[in-house]
Parts: sequence; structure tokens; C-alpha cells
Amino acid sequence: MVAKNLLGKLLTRKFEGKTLIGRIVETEAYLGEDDPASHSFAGQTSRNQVLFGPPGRAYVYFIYGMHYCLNVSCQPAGQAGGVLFRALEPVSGLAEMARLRRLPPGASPRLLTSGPGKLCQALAITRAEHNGINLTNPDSDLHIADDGFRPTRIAATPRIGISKAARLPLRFLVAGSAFVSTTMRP
DNA sequence: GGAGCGATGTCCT
DNA sequence: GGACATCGCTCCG
Repeated sequence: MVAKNLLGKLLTRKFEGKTLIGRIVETEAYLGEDDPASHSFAGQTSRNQVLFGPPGRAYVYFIYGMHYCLNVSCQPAGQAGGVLFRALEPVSGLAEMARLRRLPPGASPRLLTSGPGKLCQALAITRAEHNGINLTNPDSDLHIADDGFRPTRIAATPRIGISKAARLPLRFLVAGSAFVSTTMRP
């Protein structure tokens, strides 16, 4: 379960000489061609080809005309499957994140990255810049780091914001975190 | 605190 | 033409 293992790891973004860091507190798994809710359900297309590529790559897509969402591919080349980053706990570079989110300085950290669209805005993640990059390479502008932290309690809940197969318990979050994407916490 | 809704680009049928 | 893995604003309590 890659989605579960990603919880507690750090997402590091180098941007204009600054380093922005968030700890992953919420993820959602998409299974691939057998999952009706997955972008890869209808087979490989130019949009989702990253999901069919090698694992550890960023799949960034644009949704609802105004938001980006960040996924990481997690199956061998030839198989689809990915994990959506739904929420981060801001760790470093909060002032810069607030600026990118166009929030006043000193806005609540909970507003910065508590949702898939928000975290992309806070880390200046775009499809043009980041789709297809290797998230496991520490030299990437955007990559996943591990500082050894492991959340003590992990909860699984139904997936959010989708209409098909939403009831499968494929959403994972750090239990008790104040930074997950909804007020409905177990 | 929560329900309702509009904004808006890209891709697929 | 319509669906869409969302957000933030408006209303209402």
C-alpha cells in the first residue's frame, strides 16, 4: 500500500531559491484500469500516460478549470495506478506558501495545504513544469523525502469528491491531524 | 458550521 | 457537449 506508506514523508519543493516543505498527512489511492474512478480506467491516453509509465513519477493534471492536482505513479511501467496527494502539514516556508496562495501573511497554516488543489497552489506545482518528473530524485525541484518520521495512527476512509466507486476505503490520513482536507475526521 | 453554487480549462465521446 | 480526483464565496441557521 504505497498510499499508506507515503503518510508522514516530506514533500520538498525548491522554488526561486527557497525550500518549501510539507509533511504528507492525507493520500488517496487509485487502482488503475480496474478502478472506475481512476483517470486510467478508460485506458492510456495522452493525458494520463504518466500513470502507465515507471513508478515514482509526478502526474499533474488540471481540473475544474482552475486547479492542479498532484499524483505519484506507483506501478511498474505498463500498469496504471497512482496516489493522489490530498493534504500536507506545512513544515517550512509558510510565508512563501501564503504568498503563493494569495493569503495574508500570518493566515492560518491550516488554509495553506489542506486540499489537493490548495497544496499545488502553495507549492507552485504546475502541469507544464512538473508532469512526469521523478519524485524520488532528491535533485528534482519537487521530490519526496523521508526523515524517518512515522505517524502513530493511520485511518482509512471512503474517497472524497468522486462519483464512481467512492465508497472503497482508499483514502488514508494521519489520525488526529489538524491539516487534513475536511472537518470530518474520524 | 454546513449546504448550495459558479468559475473555468482540458480531455474524451 | 459534457464530465470533472476543487475551491471559495454566499447565504442560512
